[in-house]
Amino acid sequence: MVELTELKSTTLADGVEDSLLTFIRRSHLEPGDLLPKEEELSRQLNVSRHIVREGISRLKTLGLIESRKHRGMVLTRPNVFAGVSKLADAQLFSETECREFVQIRAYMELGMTESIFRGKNPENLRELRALAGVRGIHPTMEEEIAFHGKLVSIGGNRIGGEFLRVLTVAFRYIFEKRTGSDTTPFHMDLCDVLETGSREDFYETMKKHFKPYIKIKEER
Amino acid sequence: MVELTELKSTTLADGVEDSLLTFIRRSHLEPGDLLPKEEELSRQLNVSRHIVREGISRLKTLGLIESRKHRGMVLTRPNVFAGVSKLADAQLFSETECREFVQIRAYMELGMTESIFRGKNPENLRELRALAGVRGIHPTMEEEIAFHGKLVSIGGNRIGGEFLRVLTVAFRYIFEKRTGSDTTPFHMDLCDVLETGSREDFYETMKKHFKPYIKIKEER
DNA sequence: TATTTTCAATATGTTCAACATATAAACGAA
DNA sequence: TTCGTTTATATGTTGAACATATTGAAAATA
Repeated sequence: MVELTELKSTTLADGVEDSLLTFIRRSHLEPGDLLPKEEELSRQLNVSRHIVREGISRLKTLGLIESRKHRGMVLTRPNVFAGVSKLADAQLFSETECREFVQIRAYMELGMTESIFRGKNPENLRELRALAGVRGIHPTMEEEIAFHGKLVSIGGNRIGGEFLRVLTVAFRYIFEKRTGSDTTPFHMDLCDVLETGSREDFYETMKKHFKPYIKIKEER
Repeated sequence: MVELTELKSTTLADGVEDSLLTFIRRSHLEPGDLLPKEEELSRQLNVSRHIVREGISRLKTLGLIESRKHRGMVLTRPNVFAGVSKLADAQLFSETECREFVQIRAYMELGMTESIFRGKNPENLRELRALAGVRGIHPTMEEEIAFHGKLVSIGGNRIGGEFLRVLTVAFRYIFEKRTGSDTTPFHMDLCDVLETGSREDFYETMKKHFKPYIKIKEER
């Protein structure tokens, strides 16, 4: 039995969205450049201005363009996780899903530990320490982002840092009700091990650090 | 010196987008439920139908609703990564960014190895083997998704599976020009080690498996 | 009665015409 | 030169109207 995929009648706005995306790609527009004006697009695509606006509006949600009122639409550096961020802000994820997101974030960093260890040097270790805060005091969200962002950047993955920041902000309330025990290492402890310990030590310490987020209720 | 954040004059459509998001949250609508009709929203929000349509249109892009032509707008299970997916399809990421995405995906699974090891049992090991393909033959994209999706699901993270699927599809061309050496373990090798090896063995094998994706040119 | 046809009501998709207004550039006065 | 003033421009917004696929009820048929 062959499954039939439901055919979704696309609207003109869908077409405009696609068309604009490929246009942006092919035209090699850089962030900061202006898009053609609505009327122009309307004429070229042969649809009404409203439809064009609908398409443009969607690219806004994707974090691909910004509109400078009465000036024009400028291309921005694509905000990769704009969508996830919005959905999270609107709290449209279940408790479990939120925890899974935070888990993914922890897994990512954990998987990255070796790259981080490989990427360390006296300079970035010093910078990292400056962001580590004080042993015994739980970091604020900003400190959390700053420290782990630096950590990921030492690992050499820029998008990873963005991912981390978005998830931390989006699911901040999960970080706030964290339930670390007294043995959960603090940021300063991570610095110490990264500086003086072995690769394996660092991995183990990171594992302990993330334990509160990785543990998840085994239900469902 | 205090930094001033640029004030972005929000449009009515921005407001509608927000308003709809909070409405959906508060109304406890389930996937499959219909949204109020445009005219109704237009009246309640006191904006023209065009603006309402613009807002709704954006939620479409976020993968939060689908429009059944002439019937109404139905809520769908939020497609978390709809945005990333679209941007990737339009090839709006640089080569480096693409590789970083693939790297993140690898890091995630690598960080997950212990959870996977903990979650294994005879049944899911059997299922995993069924998806592993043949030693010596590189898997197709579908096989790659199926196998690693299963792996992640053993680790117990549903969103992670979705993330994996989206990234694999979005950056399929990176997988296609992969450059694994002869010593890169195949899926079947991973099954073997997961079944009979130790936790550390499994981790090391996973690391080798992902090596082609984790190596990144150290330029920039 | 059961089944098919027809038809009107409905909600989305689309267009046209118009006005409001912030911005930038051109202009003119001090 | 510098500071207001004007003006053209492009976006933001509205209203009315029409097109059309879907649905469900009424009517016609067997």
